[in-house]
Amino acid sequence: MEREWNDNQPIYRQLRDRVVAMILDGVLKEGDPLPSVRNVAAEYRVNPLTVLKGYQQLVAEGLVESRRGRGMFINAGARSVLLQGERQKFLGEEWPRIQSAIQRLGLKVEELLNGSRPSSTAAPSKPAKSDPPEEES
Amino acid sequence: MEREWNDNQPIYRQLRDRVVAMILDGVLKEGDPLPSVRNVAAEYRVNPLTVLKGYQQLVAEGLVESRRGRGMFINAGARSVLLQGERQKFLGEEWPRIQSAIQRLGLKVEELLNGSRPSSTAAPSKPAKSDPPEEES
DNA sequence: CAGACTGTTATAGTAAACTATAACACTAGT
DNA sequence: ACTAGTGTTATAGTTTACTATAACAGTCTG
Repeated sequence: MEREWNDNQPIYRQLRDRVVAMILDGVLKEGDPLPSVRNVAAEYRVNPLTVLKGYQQLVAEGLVESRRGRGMFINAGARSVLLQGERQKFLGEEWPRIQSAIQRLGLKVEELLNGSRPSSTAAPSKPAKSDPPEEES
Repeated sequence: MEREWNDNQPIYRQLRDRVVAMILDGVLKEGDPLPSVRNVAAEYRVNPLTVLKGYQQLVAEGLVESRRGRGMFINAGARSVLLQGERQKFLGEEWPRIQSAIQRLGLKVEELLNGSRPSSTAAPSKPAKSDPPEEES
């Protein structure tokens, strides 16, 4: 299991993202309880407050309900709300940047999407001008 | 021009990434001077120290040489080194996560390839199991 | 009630990122 | 030499993320 925090994102946000992924993947279904704050904290060797903060993101998004003394539970409709929201965020904010990066690196989007491994020896020796960034003296 | 720092990344790293992008795009060629620390700081309304920190990342990577009193200059071979290194980083670290996200969101290859607006009404009602994250009580 | 589990709040400390202000060091043009 | 442009360092303060430790507040089971 992933006990590491590879990214450059704060842990509490990665935690939030993992729960979101679990909901989307159907590992956590609506009505299910989230693993308890203390358990997660112990399991991932992280401060309970950090876990709580991640969870409360989800509460703020309306995906999860917190019942004191009982636990935190996934709301009805969470998955579809998520599916729509995360899609929009991905297509609107992330994908454009990803596409730029791919092009900049001389990689083919189609190859990547089709899962074919690039040989990584074919490098464009000429820059592919497309969207010249700004610069000023 | 982009004067904003949309991301969740530290500014100095975004700064570094922008310069890298400019090198890859051929906007900045080998031997060229980088825009001066003070100018960038003023232009982007950011602290000179932050700019310097971003630039020094590039020095540490061997992409840029700093000459006191003159400026900072892009090293010979910077672009090809970059092309290889950034590719590896992208394919090894970023793309796998991106792929997971795409699959999780049930996005179609065509939607991604065309800049077309997703109709957002076709949502997979059944989770696409693939790589079940861990959970424990 | 007692005990064991939930979420939550309080207090306090560390580290990283960023900021403001200022000075130092070096190069080039006049 | 003077000046204006480079990079660089020093000092110090703010904010955010994370941590440790502890206590408070509910729920449920025995």
